[in-house]
Amino acid sequence: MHAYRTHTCGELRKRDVGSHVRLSGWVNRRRDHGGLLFIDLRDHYGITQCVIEPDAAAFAEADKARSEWVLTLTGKVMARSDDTINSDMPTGEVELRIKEAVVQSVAQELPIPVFGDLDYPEDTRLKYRFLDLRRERLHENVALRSKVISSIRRRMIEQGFTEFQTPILTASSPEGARDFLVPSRLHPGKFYALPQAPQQFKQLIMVAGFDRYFQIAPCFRDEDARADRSPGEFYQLDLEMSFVTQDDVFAAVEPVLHGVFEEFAEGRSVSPAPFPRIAYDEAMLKYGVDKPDLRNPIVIADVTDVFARADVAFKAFKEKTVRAIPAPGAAAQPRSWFDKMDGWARSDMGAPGLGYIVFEEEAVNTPDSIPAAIANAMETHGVAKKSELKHLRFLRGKGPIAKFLTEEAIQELARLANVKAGDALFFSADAKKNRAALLAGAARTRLGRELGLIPEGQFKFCWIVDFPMYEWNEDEKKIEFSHNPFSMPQYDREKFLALDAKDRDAILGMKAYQYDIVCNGIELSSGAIRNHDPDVMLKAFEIAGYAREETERKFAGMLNAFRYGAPPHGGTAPGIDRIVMLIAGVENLREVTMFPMNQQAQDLMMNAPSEASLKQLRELHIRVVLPETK
RNA sequence: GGGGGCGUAGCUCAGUUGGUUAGAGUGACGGCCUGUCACGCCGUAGGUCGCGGGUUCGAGCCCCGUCGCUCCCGCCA
Repeated sequence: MHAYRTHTCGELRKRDVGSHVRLSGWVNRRRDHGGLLFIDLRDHYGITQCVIEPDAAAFAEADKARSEWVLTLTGKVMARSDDTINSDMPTGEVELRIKEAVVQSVAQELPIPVFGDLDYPEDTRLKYRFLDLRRERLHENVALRSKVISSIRRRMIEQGFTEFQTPILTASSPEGARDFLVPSRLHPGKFYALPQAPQQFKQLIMVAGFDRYFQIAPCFRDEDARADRSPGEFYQLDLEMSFVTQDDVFAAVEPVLHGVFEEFAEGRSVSPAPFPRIAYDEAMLKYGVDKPDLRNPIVIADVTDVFARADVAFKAFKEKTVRAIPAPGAAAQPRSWFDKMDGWARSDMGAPGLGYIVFEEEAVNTPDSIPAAIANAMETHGVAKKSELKHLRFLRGKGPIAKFLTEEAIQELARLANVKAGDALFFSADAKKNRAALLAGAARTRLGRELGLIPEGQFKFCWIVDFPMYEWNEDEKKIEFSHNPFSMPQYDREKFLALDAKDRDAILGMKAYQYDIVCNGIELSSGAIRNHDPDVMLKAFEIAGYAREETERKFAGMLNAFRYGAPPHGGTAPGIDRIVMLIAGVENLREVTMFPMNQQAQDLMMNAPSEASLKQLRELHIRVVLPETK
């Protein structure tokens, strides 16, 4: 018999009754009945109930066992009587009658229990990650992550992609984030950088003629953490393709993502391919964000023109971009609810406030008693002809802002924002178009949640396309790349090369072949058709304020390669951690990462980062200068 | 760098208007119990109330400072 096991703890069934077996695992639970001792033995595969009576030879040894001790138990598989079958356990029809018990390892009193499903403080969980990982939920999430990755890999290979590894110790790559630096021993004063993404390498792989590359790639960025953003390191499904248009990239990625999500959906619905494509400008208008959650039915409307009308006297919204956010069914909410929304806009969003109109249905006895203004408006906007008005009900707008508006304006708002009786309409106004859009977007998200409008059990994907190539940095008064500097501008080559600083409007209005993929409001990746033309690339950087010599020096490897025959190419890089988070249905990526760091970018279990010895520092030609403390 | 929340037993938490010896559940330890599967019952141990200072006759509770964790903004695909 094998020293440790003949079966796993999840394996035994009724068919095994009568056989002599050996199991090894952890004590999940111990139940001492005096005359009878139950030990639930757990391993990666499952749990098996083991039982022993006090007169058995092995009792003394088995009786010592406590939670999370590691035991090897040998004995006979017995069928449970009908009244003792546990139908909640796959192994619940049988149990092991212990004949031999060996303690392989003991456990101290546990800082966090493995058994049970309670929440524990993050730092304790991280310090004792190995215990937390034994717990069912985390154990399954981490196993799920592995299955998802292997599904992705299989699907990519099936589509003709080849996996290559790229260097970890490399040069700084300007993705926009802060680099992790590694000092060089052989080259005093010089540093490697950990890759923020294998961006330049994958483009070089295309220049090298490999056509379709992918990698489950580690990426390193020294930026502050969020619940959905690891500090330091994360993984991307990095991919790149040659001789492709944007649509070709979409057509390659969609079946992979759709397939993976379908495979693990467990009843949840997944957007069918092709996923909707939404232009960046449209997304900013309708959803107030470049990563819209399409499960949220609320669609924002631009109502700037209504408030600009001569007959509308609401000064606070004049000369501003005004966006209207419908709140379906919110008319029934108490005044305090609206005040809370307003308070949220003021405190959390730094907005002057969040005005609103509540739409109610007003009934009248005869068509004649519909106010003339409303009847006129209905006719003007084609709702109903005055002469044909049979409705005895019409929309009446109420609320703090309504009194500044004419009936025509209110009816126009209702039409533009597509609201009905019982709805409310919130307004976001700002002299800056972008800020009005962002507040509207935040309000849309909040209203969707508050009003319970976001359905569970759906994965709604979309592509956001046509991102602007450049944007204006108001603080530094300069033009900069709005996203990825390696994207190909959507602009005629010759005209692009001829651009001049005075063509600011043309530059800021220019789109790029740059796209994001979004699922349920979470940005999974961004990608682009790359700029493979050295002249266009130098010009693109020049527009963003980089001297040609600087660009030549910083991107020497790539620029040089592009001068020896570069295929048109493009790709993208969906985040693995976020994909698994979505599929696992968790809000924090520590729930799907085996050994995550805390928010301060520390590994509490391994004690990283830690101080280096003087010898190490000397070899690396490094001196530590600590910040001054007050 | 900024803002919100939290910090009481190994763990999860309660703790009234500032008032006697800071409680419960769970875990640990001991005892009882032959069918449990969150077993049950009895008992024991376990506390620098994050830390420092202040107000007060008296502080877990109020005030100031500080540290830690977490969530968010900045930053970052």
